[in-house]
Amino acid sequence: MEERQISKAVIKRLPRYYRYLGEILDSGMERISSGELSSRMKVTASQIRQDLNHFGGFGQQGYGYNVKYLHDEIGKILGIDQSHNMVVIGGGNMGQALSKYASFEKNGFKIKGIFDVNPDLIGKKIGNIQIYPTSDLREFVKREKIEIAVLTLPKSAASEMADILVSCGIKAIWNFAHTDLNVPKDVVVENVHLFDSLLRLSYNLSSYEKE
Amino acid sequence: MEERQISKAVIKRLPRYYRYLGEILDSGMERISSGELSSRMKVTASQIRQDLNHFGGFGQQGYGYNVKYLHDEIGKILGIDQSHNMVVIGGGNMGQALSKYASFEKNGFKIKGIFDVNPDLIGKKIGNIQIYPTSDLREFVKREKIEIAVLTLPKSAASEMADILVSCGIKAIWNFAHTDLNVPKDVVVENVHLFDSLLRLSYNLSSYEKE
DNA sequence: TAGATTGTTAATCGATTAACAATC
DNA sequence: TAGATTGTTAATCGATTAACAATC
Repeated sequence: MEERQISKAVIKRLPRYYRYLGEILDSGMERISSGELSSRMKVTASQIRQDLNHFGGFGQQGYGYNVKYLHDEIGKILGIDQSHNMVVIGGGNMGQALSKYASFEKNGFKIKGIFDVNPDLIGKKIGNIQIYPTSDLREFVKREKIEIAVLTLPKSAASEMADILVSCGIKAIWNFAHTDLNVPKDVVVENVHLFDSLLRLSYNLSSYEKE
Repeated sequence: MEERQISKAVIKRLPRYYRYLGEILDSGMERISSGELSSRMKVTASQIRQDLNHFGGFGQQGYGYNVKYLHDEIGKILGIDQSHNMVVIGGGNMGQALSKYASFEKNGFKIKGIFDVNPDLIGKKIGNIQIYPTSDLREFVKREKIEIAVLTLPKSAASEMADILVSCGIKAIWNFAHTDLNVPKDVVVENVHLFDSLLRLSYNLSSYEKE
């Protein structure tokens, strides 16, 4: 059923299509052509059609795309039609901030618990999510059917924790730690690397200033 | 002085080089070859040499690269040798979490103030950073020589605020809002788009599961 | 000097764009 | 039917990798 190896570049663009289609849907539009979408998103119409056709023909000649249908289909491709259970590892600032994000839950990404080693944090609640001791992690992952771990530990602790997460049967790590992780290839890692992002901003800022 | 238009793909990799070189430097290594670095970073040696040579010859035939020198030079390219003043727009969870990140400050990215419209937040301090009313923004940006705004508002308020930031003379926006911004082309925007990242993770998770 | 490794040119590969026949 | 717009093939462009002469 799975179409053969879609390139990273295509995958990278899918969430953005999903986001724009969601907005267009909210605005009440029923259909849209690749040309119209291309001018809104500032990509070529050709690229949009190529990208979508990796997953099947969602449009209709002479008509374009039905916005709701296309939005739903891309949602399915992205796996947003199922719900996903998550834990947050690290009850610090970032861990707490992510735990309070309502929009994840709304889209089926459910944070079931927060884990930390700090005794001062254990037992506290962030919103309605409890902070547990890391020692409970293994059993919790199994019991609550956790697929995704959100890793918000400092660099020094992150690699070791990644190994533990893998051994607990975690299927994907959303990595906010400032380091790359080494995991078996059947475990998905999505890196955020905020500081890398800030450095790219800084580069662009500096190179403009030089002109 | 500015070398001509370096591709986005190269820029994207620079912070990662910087990060690895920092770690290698900390480990006490003095020199490294592109081959050794390539095996650590899992990219080709050829790519490393190509990338670096966009900015000049930092190595030496038969020797390799001096770790400290290369680290410093990439730091300069990324603009990390200068300090940058920032404000955080939005005193919510993400705004507060980012304000508490010590590593930004340590690398010359200084958060001078947080801005919010919520009267309950104004006057509070996050760490030692004060929350100010948005009405003070314009004057503050000028007085404190703010270059970078970290935008952590909800989608609905983000675009309007981006316009205000531009009109205040902000040079770069680090955008955490779940929407794309429209700004003049001399204003740098670096998008974080956490939800897009989570959707990519979800895609990879789902596509593995189907196999 | 001989060995190692860069800097750089050339070859390959993949991704984007253009073009157009198919078709609603 | 005529017009619009897709799906898809072909052409172009750019990025990655390979190769090797230059040189430390």
